[in-house]
Amino acid sequence: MSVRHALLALLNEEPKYGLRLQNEFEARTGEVWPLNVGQVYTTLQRLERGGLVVTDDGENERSQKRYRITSDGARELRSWLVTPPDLVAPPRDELVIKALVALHVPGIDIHEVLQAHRRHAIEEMQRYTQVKAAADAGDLALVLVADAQLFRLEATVRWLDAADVRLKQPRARTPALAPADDLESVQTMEVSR
Amino acid sequence: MSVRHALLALLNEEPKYGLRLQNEFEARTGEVWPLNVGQVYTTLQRLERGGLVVTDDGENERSQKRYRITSDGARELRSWLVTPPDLVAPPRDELVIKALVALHVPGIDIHEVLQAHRRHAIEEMQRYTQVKAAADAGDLALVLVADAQLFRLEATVRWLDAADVRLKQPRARTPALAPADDLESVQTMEVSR
DNA sequence: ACAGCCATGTAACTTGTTACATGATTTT
DNA sequence: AAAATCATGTAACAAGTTACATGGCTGT
Repeated sequence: MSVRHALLALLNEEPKYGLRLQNEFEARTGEVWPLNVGQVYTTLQRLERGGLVVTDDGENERSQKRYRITSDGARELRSWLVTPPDLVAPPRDELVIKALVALHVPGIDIHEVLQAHRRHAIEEMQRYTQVKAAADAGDLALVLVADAQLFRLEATVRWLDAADVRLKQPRARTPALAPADDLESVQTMEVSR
Repeated sequence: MSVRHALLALLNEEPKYGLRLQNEFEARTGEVWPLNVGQVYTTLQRLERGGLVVTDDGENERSQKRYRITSDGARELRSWLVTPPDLVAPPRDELVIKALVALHVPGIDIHEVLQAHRRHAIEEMQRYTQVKAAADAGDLALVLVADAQLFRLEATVRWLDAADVRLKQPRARTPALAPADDLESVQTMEVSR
């Protein structure tokens, strides 16, 4: 639901036409999260169908068609901004599912799978580090995007390492040491600010 | 594409029928990533259409219909297992997009938005810590799933904090201190193992 | 007989996604 | 005039998702 609401947010500033919305979206996240132009138009149609935007008939220059956010749209946008990701249906983590099922696929070595993904994650981290360095000058949005990717990838690598260790230990044994650090990390992180 | 391939992996062990696939999927990730039964059947139809599974006519007990993986399906499964997430089109991070657009929505305080999401992430971490403790005895799969969520949420919180700091600093200034720690984390983490 | 579970299935919908077609304007 | 760019749009599909319908079997 990201594209949908991102367009709503861009239209909340002022009425805009399709291509401009794509330009502005990509100006923020361009290299990292490109957005196909066609999707802008399909999404705008769907937003219009839902009554969250209307087409602005007045002042037609060229073939541009302006879209304007409605009060329903503005309400929806504000609600979306402060709504945390759904608790009951978190998105399935593809990497985790790969690891879980790889355990039972004959001819597949789970550790090789984990290592392959680890190598890839490290490569990606290096790439985003470069993206960040290149944007470091003034592009705040790109820095935030690159940061998010870096933090996420670091977590991925950590999980891969933890999984690797867990899966090397003889099964059916409860490791007495592993759980501690995670519990600790929850406790040591400032809970309120 | 997770559900699709997860079912393929379960069928790779032996031919199974629909409900059993749901049971086995949920046995691994149940509380965390529930799977609607209906989706099992729609997914199986789509897999059959693509020639990755076939229905096993023989030995009909009751109304059960067995699905068997094909050689194409097995090939697809193995390929999926070792394929890292796509480099050119990484999934858009909804939280990041919320933060980026919240910057320009009047009447919205970006720091309040970040804090709201931070509080929520901390709550979720506590929840998954409990899930993990409850499963700690023997359920390896659930422990791995909970771990993944914990690592991911920790990264989220760290990013929220970093973003909060970056957005408090006067704009158009390049902070000379912030980038260092991320670069360091890439370097200090073992690159090959 | 009836409640409840086992088991299958389908219609309908959403979001994301792309390949392709079309025309208008600007540049060379 | 040809090429490039601006701009809009559509048809078609994938994957996820759920609400609902149907029928068989089991235990009371």
